[in-house]
Amino acid sequence: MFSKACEYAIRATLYLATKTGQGEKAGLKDIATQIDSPEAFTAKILQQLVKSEIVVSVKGPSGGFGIDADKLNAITLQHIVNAIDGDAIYVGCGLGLKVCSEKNPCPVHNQFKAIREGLRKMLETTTIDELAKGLKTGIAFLK
Amino acid sequence: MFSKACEYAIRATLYLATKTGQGEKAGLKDIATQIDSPEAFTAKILQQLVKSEIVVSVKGPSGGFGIDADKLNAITLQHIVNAIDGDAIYVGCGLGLKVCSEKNPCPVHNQFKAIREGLRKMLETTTIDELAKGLKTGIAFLK
DNA sequence: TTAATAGCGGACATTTTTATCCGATATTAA
DNA sequence: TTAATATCGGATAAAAATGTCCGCTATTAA
Repeated sequence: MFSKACEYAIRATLYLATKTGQGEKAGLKDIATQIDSPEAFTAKILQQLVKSEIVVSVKGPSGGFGIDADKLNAITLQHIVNAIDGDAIYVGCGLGLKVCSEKNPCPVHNQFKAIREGLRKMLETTTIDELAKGLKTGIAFLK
Repeated sequence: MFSKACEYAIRATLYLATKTGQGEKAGLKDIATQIDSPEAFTAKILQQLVKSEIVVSVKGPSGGFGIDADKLNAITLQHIVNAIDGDAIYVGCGLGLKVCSEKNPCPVHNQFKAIREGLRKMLETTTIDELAKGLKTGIAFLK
């Protein structure tokens, strides 16, 4: 469904969300260990999330990555997916046609529309704050 | 959503479906031109579809690819997707976790379940026969 | 001020996906 | 039987995604 990079991004953000109630930070090594991802690759992805202003970073000793407390309930899955994979998922034709629209639909256009719309709505309405709660209460797990 | 290979497979099968009412065949060159795909790559994909018994092939002059008339309304999108991409789409965790289930769900498990289920149902219930009708009547287009 | 720490950024390596090439094989028609 | 045609199958190549390495810079604490 998503790229590996995007999966790591969601996992990293969720982990940070559980750490970032009291302004705590998590270092790269810690994050990669906790979400079971390749460290160097995860660093690249975190940099993208920093540029997209989803997470913040602090250099030097006792530095690391974190999420601003006031942003916690504003960040949705859509923000993360869009930052890493762009809008490729719910834009463009399901059959890869360059021209495909309501006026000029591919054979599967209508079949895909409903699925896409459901996906879009889910990504836009699911906040990481909400998902992180499941982690904190031990209902869901990151590895 | 799907791999390029899978997109070509669906397009090729749909094109063949429009040609295969009266046992007509279409050659590789014709198919690649009509669905606007790379010829050699399309050949590989057609071979996979032959092995999966979705299309049939005949060698030699006046040979080509076709679909058995009695199979036309039995082939669903799911058959094609499964033949090319396997079951990766609606199997496995949305966050790429090795262990993720009802008992041990990842944070997005339930959010993804509904989307996946919708996709699965759509792929399983949509026949190429039905889609090909739209092509024949000029409602939908392959390029 | 200095040494240690941790993120930044660019180059490089690996793997997977996408795509091409070409000889071999089977089939048909003359 | 021969020549032309069209798929088959293996090797190879290009592109994209995934992943690594290493020196640089900023920051903190001693």
